[in-house]
Amino acid sequence: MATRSSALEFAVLGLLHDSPMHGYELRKHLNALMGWGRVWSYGSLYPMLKSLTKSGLIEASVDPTVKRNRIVYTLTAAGKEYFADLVEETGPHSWEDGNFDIRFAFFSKTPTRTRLRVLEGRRRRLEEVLARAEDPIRRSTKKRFDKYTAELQRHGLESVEREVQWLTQMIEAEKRDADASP
Amino acid sequence: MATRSSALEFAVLGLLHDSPMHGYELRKHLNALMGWGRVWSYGSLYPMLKSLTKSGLIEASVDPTVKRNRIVYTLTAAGKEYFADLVEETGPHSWEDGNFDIRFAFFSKTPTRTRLRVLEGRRRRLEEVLARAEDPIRRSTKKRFDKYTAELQRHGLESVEREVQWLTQMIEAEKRDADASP
DNA sequence: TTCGTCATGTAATGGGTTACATGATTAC
DNA sequence: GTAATCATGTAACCCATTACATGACGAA
Repeated sequence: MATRSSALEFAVLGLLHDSPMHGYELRKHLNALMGWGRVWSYGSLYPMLKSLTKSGLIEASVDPTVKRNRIVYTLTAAGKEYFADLVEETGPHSWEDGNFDIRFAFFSKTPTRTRLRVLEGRRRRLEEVLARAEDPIRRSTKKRFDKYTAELQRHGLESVEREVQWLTQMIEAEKRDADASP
Repeated sequence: MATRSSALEFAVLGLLHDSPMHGYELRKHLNALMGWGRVWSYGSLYPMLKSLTKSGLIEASVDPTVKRNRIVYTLTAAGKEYFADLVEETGPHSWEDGNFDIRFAFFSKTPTRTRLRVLEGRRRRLEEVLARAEDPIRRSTKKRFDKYTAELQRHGLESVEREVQWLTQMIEAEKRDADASP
C-alpha cells in the first residue's frame, strides 16, 4: 500500500519506468520534463536513489559498456507495483494538489479512470477557489486592497479561470478517447 | 544590511507595516492576501513572530482592551528599516524568483525604481525560459515527449507567455505613472 | 593543458508542515 | 450546553537546497 510520497520519488519511479538510467541522466530528464518550474538538485536526487535502492523499489548496477563511473538504476517489480499504487491515489487529502503537474506528466502511465478523477478533482478545487473569491458576503467584509494587491488578486483569479478552462478541455478529450476505444 | 529572508518573514513585516496585529489575525490577512496559492500554518507563523521579536524587528504587547489572550505585534523602527532593505533587494541571486507574488503584493511599499527592476528582472528571466524552449537546436535533440508531457510543456509555455504579457503591461503602467508624477 | 561537462556524493541548513496540546469566547 | 471559532503554542518530521568535495573524460 503506497502512501504519500514526495514529488521527486514519484518522478524518479515514473522515469525509470520507461528505461534504466543513472543519476545524472535522470536529473536532466527530470528537468526537461518539468521545464520552466521545478528543478531538482543532486543533493536531493542521489540520496533519494539510495533510499529507493534500500527499500528495493529500484536496483543499482554498474554499466559495463562504459568505463565511466556510472550507476544505472532499474525499476524492480516491487517498484512498478508501488508506482502503480501511487498513480491510483486520488483521495481528497492526497498530495495531488501541489504536485498536479507531475501527476499529469505521467498520465500515460495512469489508467483513464484515474486520469479523469485527477482532472476533475483539481477542477473542482479550483472552482471552489473561484466561488470563495466571488462570494459577495466575503467581498463586502473583506478588507480593502491597495492597487497592487488587488491586481495580484485579479491576475491570480484569471489564471485559475484559465486553468479551469484548460482542465475542461482535457476532461472532454479524455472522455472522447474513452468512448472511442473500448 | 538585510540578506535573504524567508517569504513568511517578509510578508509578516509587510503586513505589520500597515498596522499592529496579533498572530491569528495576521494569518488570516496573510492568506487573504495570497488567496488561492500559499497558505501558512501556525506552526511556522508563531515561531517566526518569536524570532522576529527576539531580533527586535517587531515588538510584542498584550492588548489591554480585550480579556482575550492576544499578543499584538508592532513593527519597530529597526523592523521598518530592515523591511525597506529587503524591499530594495533585486540582485540576480536574490530570492525574487520564487517569491515574486509576495514582492508584488507589497509593491505599494516599494519605490518605483525598485518596482521596475523587479518587474523587468522577472520578465527577462521568463523570456529566457521561452528562448530556451524555442531553441531549434534543443528541440531537435530533445527526446520525444508523449502526448501528456507535450501538452504539459505547451500549457506551461503558454502560461509563461501570458505572464510576460502581463508583466509588460505592468511595466508600461509603472512608466506612465513615473512620468506623470515627479 | 586546460576547460567544460559528465558523474557521484555528503553535511549543514532552511523553511516550512503535521499533529498535537490547551483553553477562552461567542453564537445558537 | 455545546459547537464553532478565536487564540497560542511546541515537537517531530519532511523534502528539499546550498555549498562543498572529488575525480574522470573529451574537445580545443
